[in-house]
Amino acid sequence: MDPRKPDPPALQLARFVPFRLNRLAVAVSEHLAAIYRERFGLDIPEWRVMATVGPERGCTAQYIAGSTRMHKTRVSRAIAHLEERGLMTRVTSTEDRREMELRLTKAGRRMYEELVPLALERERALLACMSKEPLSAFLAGLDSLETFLGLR
Amino acid sequence: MDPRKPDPPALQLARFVPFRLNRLAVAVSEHLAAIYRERFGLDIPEWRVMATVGPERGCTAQYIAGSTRMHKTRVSRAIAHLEERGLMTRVTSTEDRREMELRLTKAGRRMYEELVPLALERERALLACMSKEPLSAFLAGLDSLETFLGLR
DNA sequence: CATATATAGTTGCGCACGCAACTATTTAAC
DNA sequence: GTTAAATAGTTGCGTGCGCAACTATATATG
Repeated sequence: MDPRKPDPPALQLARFVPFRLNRLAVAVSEHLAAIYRERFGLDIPEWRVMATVGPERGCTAQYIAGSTRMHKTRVSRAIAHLEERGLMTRVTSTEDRREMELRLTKAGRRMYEELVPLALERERALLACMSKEPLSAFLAGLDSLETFLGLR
Repeated sequence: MDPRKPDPPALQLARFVPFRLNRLAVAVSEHLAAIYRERFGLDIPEWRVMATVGPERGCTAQYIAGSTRMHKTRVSRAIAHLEERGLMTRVTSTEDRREMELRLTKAGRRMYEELVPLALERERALLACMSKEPLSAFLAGLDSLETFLGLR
């Protein structure tokens, strides 16, 4: 026993669910971000933008901000980087000239097609630490919390 | 149907567990941080330091960094703020003069005693969106993931 | 049609963060 | 005992973030 280890306090951070969720999310993000960053030179906002726009249809920055819950400035900057790198195009909408229609370029789609299977495989590997039924139960809990917090 | 809503891509971010965990953690943190910030003027690193040191024994910055998984510079700055505000003392250890023994001051303990019940109540309110058994199952999944990622 | 209000997106600014480098101290090697 | 390596903690610096303010466009009101 480390003599400097404090007595169990009234609140143990390691048992406190908000803290645990945050720590878990950081660990999982870092695990994934390694792919985005090292192999594709993307950061998390950029990856989210690409994943949201997807391979097919155009969408707006507003839509991305809403569905990822990122701040609109973060979305704006991520889009700017992706456009500079030639991965995405930004075209003023003819219907509403305040909006920009976003699409992946050919290069962007190539990256997307390569990236998505890797991301899904990492998710699969992570969740493989649970067998089928506990996993379903865990995901159900996730659903409940998201609904409770109005995240969907 | 919003005509600008993109087709379901190969990967739907809203179903991607790493993204969901991150979004959930942010939402829960913001929910809690409102107490820390508005009522006590603490940010999250400061709160974690206070919660880890706890009301009784001294501990070191190193210990806090290890158990909260915060970067040591983040811990260092949080401690500096808490000391400036008179909530915590920092005394060079006699055994190892590189280390600092950290303790809450009387004012720090008062704040801690007031803050902890509020934090636990918020946790309870959050988890009350599930009944007993689903909650156990969810927490078991959390355990599995933490173990898998070496978080404990 | 004119004015007010709302919305899409960008930008300036201050701030918190992590990295790398640093100081001070302790421990290990010979 | 001296030198080298390791550890505790702090600080300078570059970066990414959110807020608030801004531009530009669209919509609602009279």
